[in-house]
Amino acid sequence: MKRSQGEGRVLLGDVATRAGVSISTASRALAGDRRISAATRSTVRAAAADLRYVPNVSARNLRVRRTRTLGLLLADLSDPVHGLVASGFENEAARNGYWVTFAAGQDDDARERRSLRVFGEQAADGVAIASTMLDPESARRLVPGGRVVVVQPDSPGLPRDRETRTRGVIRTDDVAGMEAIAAHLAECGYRDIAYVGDGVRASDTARRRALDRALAALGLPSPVRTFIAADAAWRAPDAVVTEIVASLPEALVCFDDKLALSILDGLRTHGVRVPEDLGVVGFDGIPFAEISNPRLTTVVTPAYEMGRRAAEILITAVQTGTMPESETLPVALAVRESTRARAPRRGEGDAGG
Amino acid sequence: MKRSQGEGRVLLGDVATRAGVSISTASRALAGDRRISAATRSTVRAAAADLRYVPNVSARNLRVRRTRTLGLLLADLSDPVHGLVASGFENEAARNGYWVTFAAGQDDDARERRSLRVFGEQAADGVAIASTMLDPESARRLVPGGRVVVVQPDSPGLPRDRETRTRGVIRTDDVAGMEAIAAHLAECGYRDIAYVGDGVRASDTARRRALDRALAALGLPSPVRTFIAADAAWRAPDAVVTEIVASLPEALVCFDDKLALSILDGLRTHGVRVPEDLGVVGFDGIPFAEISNPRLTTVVTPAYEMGRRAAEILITAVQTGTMPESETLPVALAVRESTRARAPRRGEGDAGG
DNA sequence: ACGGTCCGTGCAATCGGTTGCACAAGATGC
DNA sequence: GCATCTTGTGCAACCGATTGCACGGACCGT
Repeated sequence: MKRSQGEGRVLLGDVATRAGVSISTASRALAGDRRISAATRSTVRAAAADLRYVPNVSARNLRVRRTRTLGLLLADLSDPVHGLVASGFENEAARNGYWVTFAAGQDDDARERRSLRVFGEQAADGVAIASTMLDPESARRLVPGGRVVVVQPDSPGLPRDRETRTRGVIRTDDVAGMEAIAAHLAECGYRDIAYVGDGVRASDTARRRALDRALAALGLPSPVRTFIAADAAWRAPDAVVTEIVASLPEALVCFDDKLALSILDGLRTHGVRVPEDLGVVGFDGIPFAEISNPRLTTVVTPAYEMGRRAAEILITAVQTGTMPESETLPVALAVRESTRARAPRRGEGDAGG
Repeated sequence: MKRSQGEGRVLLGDVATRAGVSISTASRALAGDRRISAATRSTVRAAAADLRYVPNVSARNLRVRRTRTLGLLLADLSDPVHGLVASGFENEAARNGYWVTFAAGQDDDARERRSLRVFGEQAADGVAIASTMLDPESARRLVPGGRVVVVQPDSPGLPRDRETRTRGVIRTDDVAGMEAIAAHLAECGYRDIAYVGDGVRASDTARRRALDRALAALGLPSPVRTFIAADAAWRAPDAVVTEIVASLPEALVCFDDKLALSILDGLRTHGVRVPEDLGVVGFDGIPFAEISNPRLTTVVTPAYEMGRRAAEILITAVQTGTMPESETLPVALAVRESTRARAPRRGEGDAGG
């Protein structure tokens, strides 16, 4: 019979001794095995509680070859969208008794690879990658077992159609989002529409293309003029704002809310009024876009739900051994203050309120 | 000699066989043990690389009784401050070869306890708790080993002085922050100053008290009038805004930036101009506060650094077996647009722009 | 009373690494 | 030439749980 060596750590053997049963019975009692009588079970449970027994997960994992751990790799925890993804992921995992190990990829290819290897070592039962620069297939190859879900893949240069055929990818419906934006802008009477993005991420290109197509379908000028704002966290570089102000389009569609909000700030510095002088649209629907001044018209994407769903898929995959199809989650346009009907061309009533 | 059973998993035994050495030699070679000759070492390393050997961490952890895992428990990942704390924590941990397991407490006492137990099971080498409702001491008791760092403890009702004497607590210098705010407001000529908080968290009370004392020291009216805004994420309940507007103070100090920004939005709805009609001050210095309209005067706290430092302390504690003293990190006032000098009393030029 | 079920329990193997100790072989000292 | 030291390697115990298999006893039918 095993027994802890004087020190603080309580082992299963100690519980068994105290309950007057063998280690195996103790183990089964705690696991809720039906072969153990109710009486024995409660005795063991009581003993475990008395001793404050804490099972050693390393030992268990080693034996059962499962870890009940999910890995989450994302670019940056402090980003609002990723924060929501992480939040949804963690909640769903916790609800199912799984733990979450994190790594930040910092948009760095090498660092992302390293992190994935680490998840492999930990033998994470599944791994979710949010907004990675790696393409889904090669990411999958880095994880032993290959249970990988990719949320909003951002690898540049991967053909869209091949990517779409891959299993286990969760993305937002950017095409529908851009169609909604285009329709809204058209309805408002904007014709001279421009786009600003970071010029790097695949989703940047994808969103711009979707916008182009949507505008064309509505008979509006396209492809749109495009500005590139070097990624500068929360402050749009003044250069790009100056550029935008100089060529002042009627409406500006931004890659995401973060960029839109920072451009809103830049425009204010330049004395450009939104929406009077220029309509601005974001993408993502982060919380702050609801209370900015002006409140931002944007496409609300289900970031929390994407994280939650990623966890759900992985857990199902662990249990059934299958990886479900890719999914595209719906988005919704939220019309707010940063866009509004342009001065009417033929003297109808104004929509301003 | 061990050998993997046909399936994909490569074991240390396979590496050893391929390198023509024993398992122990292989293990030592990979670990960089100096007793192994350089030649053998590189042979083993090559074999491991060829076979894509991935060590099983559960097995290693079981044997060495260390996990190189740090737990991080915080209220909500999608909160900007916590996101930064998590980001700093993860980066520092990764830099030192540690992994981070994460749990969201959701400000729920029971859930926080459960999460801590989980960390205990995983035998996390250390645990950081950010903004917990638990008090540091009882949190420590829940974690076997007791290596716990608490970031900004928020347990209501714990005597401040006892808490301060506890080791392993990292907090921001809220007193200095409020002194800076008070000095700034006084300099601007504000006299009728109010405070709005959530009325729940300990740091809410602490900040209000600090403000009171700072104002008193400057000969300004105190204690301040206090408004309570029930926590509603990013939207201040209209009731409290109405209340504030009705009794319109000259300046309003908010518990944190999130609240300040949402109140800014509420005030705009009510037609109150900031800073012309009312000065507003936040606390935390989240990125948005820099680009809001008006840009928010606030106290910038080192959230990222707090997270980083927490990880650093834990890792040091693991290595040396000691838990360092508590620390208070410095803060800095950022004066921006939401406060400004009041209309002068003795007929000099007007500040209106 | 006896063989067959069924139920509850225990023995011992197992998961995959790490590491104390022993030992072999070559280098060195006298 | 023999003892001593150094260096490199291997054997086997160990970490702490889970679980296949076997076994003892209660209960049942005939």
